Formats: sequence, structure tokens, C-alpha cells
Amino acid sequence: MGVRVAVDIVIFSVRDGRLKALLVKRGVPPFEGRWAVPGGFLKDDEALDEAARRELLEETGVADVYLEQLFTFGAPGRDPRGRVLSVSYFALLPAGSKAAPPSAGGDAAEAAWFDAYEPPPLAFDHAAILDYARQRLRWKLEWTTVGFGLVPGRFTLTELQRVFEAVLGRGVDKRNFRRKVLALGVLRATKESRREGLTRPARLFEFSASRFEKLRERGVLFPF
Amino acid sequence: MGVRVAVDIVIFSVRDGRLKALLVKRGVPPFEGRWAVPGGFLKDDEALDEAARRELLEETGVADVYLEQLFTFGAPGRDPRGRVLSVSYFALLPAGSKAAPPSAGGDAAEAAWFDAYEPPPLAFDHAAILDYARQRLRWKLEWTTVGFGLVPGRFTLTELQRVFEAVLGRGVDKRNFRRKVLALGVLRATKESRREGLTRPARLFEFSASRFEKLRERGVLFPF
DNA sequence: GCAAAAGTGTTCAATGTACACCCATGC
DNA sequence: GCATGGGTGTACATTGAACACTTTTGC
Repeated sequence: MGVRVAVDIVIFSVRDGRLKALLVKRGVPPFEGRWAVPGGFLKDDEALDEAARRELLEETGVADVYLEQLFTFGAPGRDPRGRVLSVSYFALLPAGSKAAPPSAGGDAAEAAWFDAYEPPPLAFDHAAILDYARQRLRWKLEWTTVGFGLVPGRFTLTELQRVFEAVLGRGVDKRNFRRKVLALGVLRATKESRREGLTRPARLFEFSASRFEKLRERGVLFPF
Repeated sequence: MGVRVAVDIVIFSVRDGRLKALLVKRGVPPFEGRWAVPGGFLKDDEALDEAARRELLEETGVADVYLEQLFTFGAPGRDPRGRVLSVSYFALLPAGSKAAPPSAGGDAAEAAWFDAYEPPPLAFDHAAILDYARQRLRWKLEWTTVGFGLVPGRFTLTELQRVFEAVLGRGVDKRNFRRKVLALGVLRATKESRREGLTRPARLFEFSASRFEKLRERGVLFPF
């Protein structure tokens, strides 16, 4: 009686115009030397969400990011050490934010970003976890506002569009994208702008949480 | 080290034109005498889905119904006996199918159907589980084909419509409903019909799994 | 004045929604 | 012939998709 419970977090971010996942190289058996989704064991008296946030902090040094429970994997043979349940989560890091130094984690030798669509061979059943997370993210991006978790506090509309394109894996029309995202009514234009290259500066926008709440109350956005 | 894992299943069905959930009355402490979502503990070497199907069979006597993992609840204080994780599922029973005799389960004194929108006070955090399940079912009904899990193998379009109305909690237009559901292309009209009262017989339809698969491959239906 | 990214509207197709009448059957 | 539920089509509004040019800035 009693199984061990791991909490594994698929950490997504957009880098170099592509959707990436943060993976750690295992430093101890089983699957020593293989890449894996970062995670760790649930502690006594710790809530699942707390454990996920703790692991996320240890692994990346960030707090206050979007985090959502994904699925619980529990096939009897999934961990050679014995019965281990994995409660999986996915987290979104804003593009451009720094991930923690690789040595920050405990039993992870190193950490690196990998293309989320073409990951290396993974330990345990983590390939299934990553697949599932990718699928869920992609779907939610089109139908909810999770996408705003992938951009920093202030961003240009073009930056936002690039993020969407990276996750969806296809280009989108600039005019349609801007109209649609502005029509949502959850963006606020700031008075500032930013110049990327040697060209016309772009207006900076920010996400308006209060307007978002209004929408959610009216059932416009899907809650799960 | 090691927590106990419960598998709890919210069992939905439409009875008397309303969405109902099957609940069991607890015969032992804690929460003795309170109603609860049926479930039980995960056994060694048992997959999560297997455990859910086993509980479902014990509780209702049915197999081969729609079953989907919902969410994992794990707040430290949710069970006074100690640390217990609940991996929750929801299942759909076709309208009109018989549920098992109340005494079939183990530590459940009795079982009964309750209005899913207005349940009695529930044990543990089961009210949250039921809320979550209801929300998910309702949402999926509009955007996927889960709805077909709530009708028997052969059904009239009016029966199907009544089921949708019960879950959504509002009436829908007959003509629009029929057009939409037929346009999906996953229904096959049989040659038979059935007479309910003293009136014109209604054509019986059945669900075509092969056509459904074609849609799913093309990404028309949402997979989760 | 030119290179480079920002910004902006209209047309068309598809989809969803509102709405009312005739049909088949048993008594 | 009448009561009861079965069955059908059209007009309109909303939504999503395709598509190209002008503007601002630094050099």
C-alpha cells in the first residue's frame, strides 16, 4: 500500500522562433545520461501545485508563470524502480526570460532547451508526456488566452505573432492576427514603443488581467 | 514515503430528461452516511484506467462505456485518514441503461442518481470533483462527439436531442440540431423505426465508429 | 531615397441562428 | 378527423480567411 508520486513539468518557451521544451540530463540511474522532463518527488504535506511550483523554481529559478495540470500517468511498469505515479504539468515561460544555471537542480547533470516538435529520446514515458503537453498547448493557444503566458510583460504585436506561429508551426496573416487579438479586448496599448532594427518603432502592449476576468465571467473563455 | 491513491469516477447519465450523477452513501467513517462519488483504492500493479474500469464495473455492472481521466486532486488535508491522492475520472452511461443493485459495491451502503446540477452535500472534496466533471462534460458535448456516449446503440434524433438539452441545461432548435448532427457524418440511419406513443414512428440511427475515425484523423475533432 | 518592419480595410465563404408548417400514425 | 410527435428549408447575422499597399524611421 502506498505508491510514490512524482511531479513532472513540461516547461515550454519560444526561443529562436521555435517552440522549445526544457529538458534535463539524468545524472543517476535509471536512464542515466538520458534526457528527461524535469520533475521530482512529491513531499509529505505538499500540495500538487506547490510541488510543481517548487520544482519549477529549482529548475529554472522562475516563479509566477502559467502552470496547469496536464494528466496523471500511472502504468505499473513505467518506472523500473517500482510503482511511481507521475502527475504531469505544463508551464509557460515568457520568450526571452532566462532559465536557471544547469547545476541548480539536484540530480540533473545539465539542462538545455530542445525543439518541442523533435525531442531527443527521453527517459521513462516522458515522450508521451511531452506529446500530450504539446498537443494541449497548441489547442489551448487557439481557443483560450494561454498564449499570453509565453510573452513578457510588455511586447509588440509582432512578437506576439511570432510566438503564436512558433507554437502552431505555421504562419498566420498579420492583419487577421492583429484584428483578432485586439478584438479580444484583453490588451492595453502602452504609450511606449520599441525599435528592433533600424526601422520604425513598434508600439508596446500589455496584458490586462482585469479585462480578462470580465470575459471569463461571461463564459467567453474556456476555463480548463 | 508513499501515498495512497484513490480512483474516483463521476458517472453521468441522463434520466427523466435531466443530467444525473450516480452517488454512493458511505457506510463507514470518515463521512459515514454522506453521499460521495464512487471510487476505491488503486491496487498494486494496476493501471489507473484499469482501476477506474474495475470500480465502474463493481459500482454499476457495466463495461464498455466512455471513460476519461479528469484531474488529480491532492491537497494534503483532503482526507482525514492521511495522505490520499484522488485521480478522478468521468464516465458516461447511455440513457436508459440499468445501474447495478446498490449492494454490489463494497463499503457503500446504497447508491442513487442525483441531479448533477444540484447534488446533496458530498464527502471529502467531491463537490469540487463533480463540479469539474460537469463543466468538462458540458464543454466537450458542444465541441466533440462525447455526447454519443450518453445514448444507447440505437436512438432516435429526438432522444439524442433530449440528451443534449439535459446536459446543456437549455432547449435547442430541432431543425438546427438535426442539420448539425447529421452534417457531422458520423450517424448512420438504420432501416428500422420506433413508435414511442400513439404517433408517427421515428427513424432509428446508430453511431458509425469508422466515419468518426476518419474525422479524427483529419483533426476535425478535438482529441482530449 | 531606400531599406525594413509597422500599420491598416475590404471582400468573400462558411458557419451558426432564428423561425413555421406539413406529415404519418393510431385511435 | 384529431391529437401527437416526426420531419423539413430559408433568410439573416456572425465569424473566419484571403489579400496589398502606405507609413515611419535611420542611414
